[in-house]
Amino acid sequence: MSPELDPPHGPRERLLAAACEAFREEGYQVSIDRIAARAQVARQTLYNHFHSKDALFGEVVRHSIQSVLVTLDGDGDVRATLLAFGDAYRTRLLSPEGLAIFRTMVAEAPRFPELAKQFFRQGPHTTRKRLAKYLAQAMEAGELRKDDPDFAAEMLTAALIDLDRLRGLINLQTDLLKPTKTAQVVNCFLRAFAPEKDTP
Amino acid sequence: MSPELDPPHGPRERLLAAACEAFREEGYQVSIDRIAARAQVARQTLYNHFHSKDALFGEVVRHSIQSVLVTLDGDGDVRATLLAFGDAYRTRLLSPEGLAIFRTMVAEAPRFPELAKQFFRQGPHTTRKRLAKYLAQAMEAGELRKDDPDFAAEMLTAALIDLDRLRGLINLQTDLLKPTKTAQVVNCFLRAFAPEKDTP
DNA sequence: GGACGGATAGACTACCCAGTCTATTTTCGA
DNA sequence: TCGAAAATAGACTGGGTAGTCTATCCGTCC
Repeated sequence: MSPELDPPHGPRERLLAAACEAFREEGYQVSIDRIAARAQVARQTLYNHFHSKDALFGEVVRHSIQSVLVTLDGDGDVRATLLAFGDAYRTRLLSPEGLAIFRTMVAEAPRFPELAKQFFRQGPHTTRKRLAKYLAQAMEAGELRKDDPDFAAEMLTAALIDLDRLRGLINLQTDLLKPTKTAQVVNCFLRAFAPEKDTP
Repeated sequence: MSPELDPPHGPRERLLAAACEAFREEGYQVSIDRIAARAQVARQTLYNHFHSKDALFGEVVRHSIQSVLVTLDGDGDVRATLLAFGDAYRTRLLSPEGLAIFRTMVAEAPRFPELAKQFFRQGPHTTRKRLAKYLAQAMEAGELRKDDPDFAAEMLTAALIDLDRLRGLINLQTDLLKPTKTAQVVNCFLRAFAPEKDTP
């Protein structure tokens, strides 16, 4: 395609970056002209690179998937691993970008059902599957009670963000990352999934 | 105001009902003309009753709050009470109406911040506070471990809907109300908040 | 029967937007 | 330096929307 991809100096890259910010701040409704103006580029130049607004939106969404992917580092013990995961998960999804992409995808899911499915499968679903895989190993090793690892992953991820995400979506307040919250949730989770007592 | 309020035969009531359905199905973007047509009413009649589209939207949202309120019936034991609450909570919030109002409020929160706050305070927040009050009593009675009841309520409500709501918002599929899910979540919750063992 | 209040249809204003087209200018490599 | 490719500004099409205004219509009550 174009010779330069990494530096943000080609018009295509400037357009993608500008569209990313614009959709984040104003949703899909933002006009083509505002995106072009933000990229300091003529409207026609935008259409030279993306054949429609929908195509540009799709590109931006696919680019944004990585920003809500969270990895697991299973080095330490279970509590330490889950604490690290929980902090990363909350930091990513409660960031302004994470909240904005969530809002936009929820709002536009009826209009772009396939794109929405792709986003959530490659983003949140992938993250949850990674967590479930780790939890399955911990269950196998007797560090957690044996249960459905997918269900356990669902419980932990839900507890980590559900209400605070709502707060972020509504209030636009950013004091959501109370550092004690992750530990509180992980403790709660570990109680629910503690290994069976060996003194019955 | 108008002499008749309950029957849906006055134009005002027909307009409110039509706007409710229209906003639910198409979001805030739905045009005034489509709402008027759905109510089988002239556009000017709409403006005789609501002085702007925003005013009509506000009325509809305030009317919709009750549709996401869930009450608690603390008659039986804790498990039975939470099972009943959980089923009601999931039924309400995962219904097409519950999902639609959630989608619309999340999408439009930046444009109507005060309305969004009002909705979530009088809706989900009120429900959670009721649950927290019940949990506090159960903790006091020794039926649950003593902990922060607000945190416990947050955990339970998050676990009950977080992922399934996302599924409903994306897939438009309605097999979200798997009847075993509530019990699975409540069991998990009760393990996490079981009273301390009296054999230390 | 006549008058009046609310409902109606539809024209009308004043915007905004996606996407196309054209003519001109800039850029950049051979 | 020259020529092709890309970028630009701006007009233009076709369409949609919120809200206003006017003239007509209908039912109800006196």
